[in-house]
Amino acid sequence: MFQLNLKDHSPLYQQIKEQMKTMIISGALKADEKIPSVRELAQMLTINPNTIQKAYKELEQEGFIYSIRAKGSFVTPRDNILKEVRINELMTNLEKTVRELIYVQVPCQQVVLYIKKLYAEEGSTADD
Amino acid sequence: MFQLNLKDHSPLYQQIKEQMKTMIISGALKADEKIPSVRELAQMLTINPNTIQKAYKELEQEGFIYSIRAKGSFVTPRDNILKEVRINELMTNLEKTVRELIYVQVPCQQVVLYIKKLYAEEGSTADD
DNA sequence: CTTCTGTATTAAATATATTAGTACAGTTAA
DNA sequence: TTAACTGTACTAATATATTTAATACAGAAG
Repeated sequence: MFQLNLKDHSPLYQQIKEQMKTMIISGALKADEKIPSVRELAQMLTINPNTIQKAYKELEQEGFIYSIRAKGSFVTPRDNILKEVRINELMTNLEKTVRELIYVQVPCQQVVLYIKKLYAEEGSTADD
Repeated sequence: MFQLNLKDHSPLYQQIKEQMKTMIISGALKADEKIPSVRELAQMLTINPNTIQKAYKELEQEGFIYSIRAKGSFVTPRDNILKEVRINELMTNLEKTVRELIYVQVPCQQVVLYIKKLYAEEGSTADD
């Protein structure tokens, strides 16, 4: 389910966050689905529960999961996500990447076609 | 020229790297232009020269600047940059951002139009 | 020769990340 | 109720990363 790279210089809790986000976004984890408990996942990865807790805490702050005391942590349904702030962040990120793509002279068409391909692949819910 | 955010949790050398890259990509710094020396910039920002050195070292490894011993550090001309690896990184980054944009249901058209706008703004050298 | 440049190194100090252990409150099921 | 699970919080100790400090060397420029 999860793979940690101990050689990587990025913190473990960041790696956990990223992988959880990827699974949510890809649809591998569905709305309101229960994700492993802090202690469970810690045991699976043989790392400290506090590290998982830190990852979950930030995922919750960013709106990707929600936690219910004594019950568990669950995937936030897509429609419940507070989108506006996140969309702004994503667009800023997008701008930065595209400006550098322009700098290294990747043609506009190539970028646009790539994006359309991504939307075609799994964009069946947002293809307006 | 540079602004550091001491409150930010991102390392100073990262902030310097990011700002230098932004200035290069935006064209504020031109090809073969001399950038401030390690000691100069350290004095300007009232931080340690070693921190600047670390930023410059990575910028050089990533191909954005080149350094000549005893002369200074300079902006790598765009055409001399080893692009392939960097383009791969940028496309991976782009994919990740776009997949999340899809997840939060931003329509394809909006993304594409935004990118075309960016290319139109300053893409006069890569508008094929 | 003097002053500037990049580069390198070592040591100390600070900040961040991780582990370890413990505790509390609430849920679930036996 | 009891037992086992959940999230959450906290402190302390350790490990790693970052930053500062102080030097030093080699080459370029005036």
